[in-house]
Amino acid sequence: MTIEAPSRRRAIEDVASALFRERGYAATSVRDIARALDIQGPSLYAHVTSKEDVLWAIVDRAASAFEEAADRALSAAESVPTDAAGRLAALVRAHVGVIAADPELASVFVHEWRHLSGDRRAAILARREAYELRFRRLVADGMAAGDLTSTDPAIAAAFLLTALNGIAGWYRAGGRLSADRIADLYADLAVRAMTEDHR
Amino acid sequence: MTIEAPSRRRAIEDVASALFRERGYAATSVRDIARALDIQGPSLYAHVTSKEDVLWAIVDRAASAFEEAADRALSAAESVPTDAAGRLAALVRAHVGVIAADPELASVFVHEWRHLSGDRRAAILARREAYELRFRRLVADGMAAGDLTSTDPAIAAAFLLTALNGIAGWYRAGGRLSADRIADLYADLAVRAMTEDHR
DNA sequence: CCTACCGATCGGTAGG
DNA sequence: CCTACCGATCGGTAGG
Repeated sequence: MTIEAPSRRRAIEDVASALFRERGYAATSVRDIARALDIQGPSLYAHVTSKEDVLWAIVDRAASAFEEAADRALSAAESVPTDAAGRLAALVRAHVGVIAADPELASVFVHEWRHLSGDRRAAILARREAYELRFRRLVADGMAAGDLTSTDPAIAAAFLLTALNGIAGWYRAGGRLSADRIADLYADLAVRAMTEDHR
Repeated sequence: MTIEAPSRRRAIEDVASALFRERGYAATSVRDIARALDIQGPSLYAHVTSKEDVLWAIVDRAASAFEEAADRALSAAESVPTDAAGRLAALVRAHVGVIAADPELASVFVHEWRHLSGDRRAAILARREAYELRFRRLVADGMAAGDLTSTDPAIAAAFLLTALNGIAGWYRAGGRLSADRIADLYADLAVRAMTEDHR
């Protein structure tokens, strides 16, 4: 079947994600990736054009996953009028869901994008900033509406997003807590950090 | 004067911290470090025994700085009886203070310790876990005393600590917000995340 | 702190 | 997907 070629490419990216997460991009050699696939180093180049291409494919796919999950979460929250705390909880749950669905992919997105060069690096930096802006804007809007506690929106967004991204460093499927449970706990922590229930 | 040698060693570590933070340990060559000091690559070995030794010196010093700051903060909070929220705020401020005092050092501690090998890696991992345990215990004790909102202590500690460590990635002296201001904002976010003021 | 140099490994190409 | 191989660079040593 013709699903062979694309699935092979995907297998390379999966193996590379795991290695990049564990050792970092720079400390992972092309031969390391090949060895994990039981092929010779140069054979990898039948499927990819460069080591950085593999990193790009991973980072680009992860960025899209985060963007699409956030789109879905925020537009779902819009269809039923939701306050800022509810929108924040939805955004947090979406973000945690993407990490839990593929922690290797997410971890490489979070930590290894700096090893991209030129236009790709600039492009992914812009997308990271746009993504963080969603958090910042949600927080700023919620503050303006009186739904969220007044604080510095940029600081709050950085606080929340780095807390969430930390999950990519330790999450493993089949651990003590399910992905849903972790998402709930993180959503509660995030909402509490941004609200005060005086009264 | 005999302060020359130690200060040279420290200059190497400072330059290396900045490069390791910016590019990562594996992507920084010994010659990169030497170039930043305007000497030849092999000349570095008059002052250090290996590249990993430099990483170790940085990581070890950072770990001590975090440990000592936490010791001071928690024992100060003990001398005047303080509730869990107050102790958490003190611990957060101490942690943020260490990062702001030397963000390069802190960033290398947070991100590059994995490149240590053998006993050093094991030792620093144990110290990292002991440090995280302080957060977890503070949270668990505060929950038991009814001062903090009930949640999963391990998750809460991971949430808080990764949020704080994120500062090491972006903080720069002379930025929009002072270190004290950032410490205050983060302490507020952390305490709010762990408390509910119902009533 | 320098020059000269080492073996090992790197990402990647040629040519099947 | 393989073998044979490339130039470049790596961390580090010798010997001043």
